[in-house]
Amino acid sequence: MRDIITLQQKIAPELIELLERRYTILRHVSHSQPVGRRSLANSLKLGERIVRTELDFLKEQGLLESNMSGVKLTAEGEYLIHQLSDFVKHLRGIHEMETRLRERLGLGHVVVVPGNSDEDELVKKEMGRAAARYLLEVMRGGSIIAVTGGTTVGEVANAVPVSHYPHNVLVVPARGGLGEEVEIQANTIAAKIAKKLMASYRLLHVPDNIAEDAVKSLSKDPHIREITRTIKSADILIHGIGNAQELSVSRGDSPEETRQLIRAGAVGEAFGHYFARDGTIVKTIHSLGVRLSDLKHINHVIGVAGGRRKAGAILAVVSNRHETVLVTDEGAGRAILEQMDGGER
Amino acid sequence: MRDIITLQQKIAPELIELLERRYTILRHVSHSQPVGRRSLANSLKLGERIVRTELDFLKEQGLLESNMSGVKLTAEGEYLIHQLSDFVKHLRGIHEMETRLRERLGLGHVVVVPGNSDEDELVKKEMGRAAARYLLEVMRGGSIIAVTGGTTVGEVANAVPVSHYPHNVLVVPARGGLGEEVEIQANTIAAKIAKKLMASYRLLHVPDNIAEDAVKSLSKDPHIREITRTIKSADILIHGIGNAQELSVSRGDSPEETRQLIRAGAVGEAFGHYFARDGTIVKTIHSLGVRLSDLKHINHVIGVAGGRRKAGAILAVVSNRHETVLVTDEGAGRAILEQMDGGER
DNA sequence: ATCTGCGGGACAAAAAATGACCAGCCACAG
DNA sequence: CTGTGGCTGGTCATTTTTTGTCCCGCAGAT
Repeated sequence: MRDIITLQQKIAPELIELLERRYTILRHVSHSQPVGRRSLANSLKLGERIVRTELDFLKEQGLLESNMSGVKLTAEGEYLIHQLSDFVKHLRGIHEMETRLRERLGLGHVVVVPGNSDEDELVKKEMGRAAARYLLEVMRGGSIIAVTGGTTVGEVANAVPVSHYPHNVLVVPARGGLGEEVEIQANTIAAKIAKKLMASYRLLHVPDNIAEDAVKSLSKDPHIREITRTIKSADILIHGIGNAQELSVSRGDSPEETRQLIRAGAVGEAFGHYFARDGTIVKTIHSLGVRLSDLKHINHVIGVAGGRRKAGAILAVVSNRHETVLVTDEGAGRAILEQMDGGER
Repeated sequence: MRDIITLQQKIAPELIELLERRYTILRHVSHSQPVGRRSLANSLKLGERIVRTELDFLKEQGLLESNMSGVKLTAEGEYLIHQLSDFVKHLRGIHEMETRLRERLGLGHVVVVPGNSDEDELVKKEMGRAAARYLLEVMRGGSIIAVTGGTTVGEVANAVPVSHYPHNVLVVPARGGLGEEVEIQANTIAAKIAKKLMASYRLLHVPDNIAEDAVKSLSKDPHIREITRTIKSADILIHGIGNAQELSVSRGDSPEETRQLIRAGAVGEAFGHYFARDGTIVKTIHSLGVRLSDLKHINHVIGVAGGRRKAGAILAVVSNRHETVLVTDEGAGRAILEQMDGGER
């Protein structure tokens, strides 16, 4: 398998480019079907005409069909795209990358999707898909699933397939609310996942950036006590990973606070904890919800994050060794490996 | 493996064309290196310029290098061409064809090389290579190798690699001399193989088309008696397969004799025997050397022949069920399977 | 009714592939 | 020693393919 790919890359490199291009097109179509050639060309950053040529070809091959509202995958195309994605993973050596990451980071499982979410918005959706697939796999009857906020975890919610029969699980937000956008609140995401699974959910109506004494007074509320206890007994946690600086800003810290945090070595952030490059905790936001000490009771701690920009943050967070699963993308994965190699020398 | 090929054919069909074209070029170069682009273009029946473009590309990739006398394979190209040939076999479904032929003809082993020797002279060389490789594999110390004449078996001799240490084997002609061309006489071929292997050889100075009473008188010669006995104790036989009609003519039969032979059902010829479609013997040339009855004592009976034209002859000969190995080409293989399917209905 | 985004047609410009030469070089045969 | 033939590499006009752009009529949404 490996050799046949290197063989082809040696003897016909133009063609593998073509193949990847067509795969990208199929993938884009699959995500936003039905879609017109112009908007496709736009998001692919390719000329309209060239997209058109490829589209015609793919129609010819029976992988796409077009009606008046745009082009969409046929059943055959739907089937093919799965095979293709695996093949592209081979092409780019992503399977190798997954095992290297798994071994060097000491994780139980690593999924890397092709592409770089910094450059291509769809890659994030692809990560969401992968994470959702993994979630469905490990989820059991009676599971309690805790989720954080963030755009990436939001995509996980989008990717969870709508179920036509009820799942006996409970979805809860892992932490309180943060920022303004309702779409990426932990509460919203938890609810969305639960609805798709026809499962139940609880909400935690507490801001995440909250003063310590306020936490204490809130904890006395019996409602909040109960939901907090539920959250801490989760067996699955899906969380995003953020850059320390960006998260500090969006938490509303003053520039001085942020600077101090960074100076203290904070690189990554996850569920209210700031991590340094070596995985140690720099700062903890003492809000309600999941804390680091709870993680060891959670069977599946699933980190979802991608993009070259976030490589450092991801590396910091997973170095804490509480993660079991990482879902990321090619851009981040490559950068992480580079940083580890650089750091060793 | 199969699916990844169908996948590629679906998503990038031009890939396989390009790949085959480049493979053909490499193969041609490998056979007649060093070679110039013009003669290449000529034998490939492609424009000079297009050959040039491909050649430049292959040089770029480090598979070819050119000095003043022409272009030739680099070590890397040499290595790659083997992988490629296997890959092309997969592409054309030749591996499947081999097993189907093996099963339906009841043979021990079948090798099919890509192409059709009717159209491309090089395919014959390729068969020679394959047969030579097989020979080296089954040959043991003390082996006696009998070979017939013919251009195809001649290519086997050409393809046997020159050895730098002596092999303890004996090469003998399986039958007497036939026709004029010295290059394709059994004697010549036997000697050539032996020399390349640094082995010993014996010659049989007897014409193959000889009257029966002459055979008897010749048999009394002690020299000839001994070499004949040696030949009959061979454990490996490599023989060509010919069309009955063509062979009858080149044996010098009168038109009437030939017509009679064909009317009697003769289709194929091998080592002095004419075979009908169902494998039965139509006529035997009672010369000296290997006869059909000797074959059951020979471990490896290797038939080498290719080209669509010869499909019928090959089918007739191997239907006799004395063969153990068949080396042929894609054109003949396909035609044989077609004829068998046609004959069954 | 208007507006937007769709497929499909059309066409010129740009780029690439191709065919056809020529010059200079080297090896080899006579 | 010289002519001959085959080789590479350069060049250029021509053909073919690819690409960028615009327009049109249409269907569904607003």
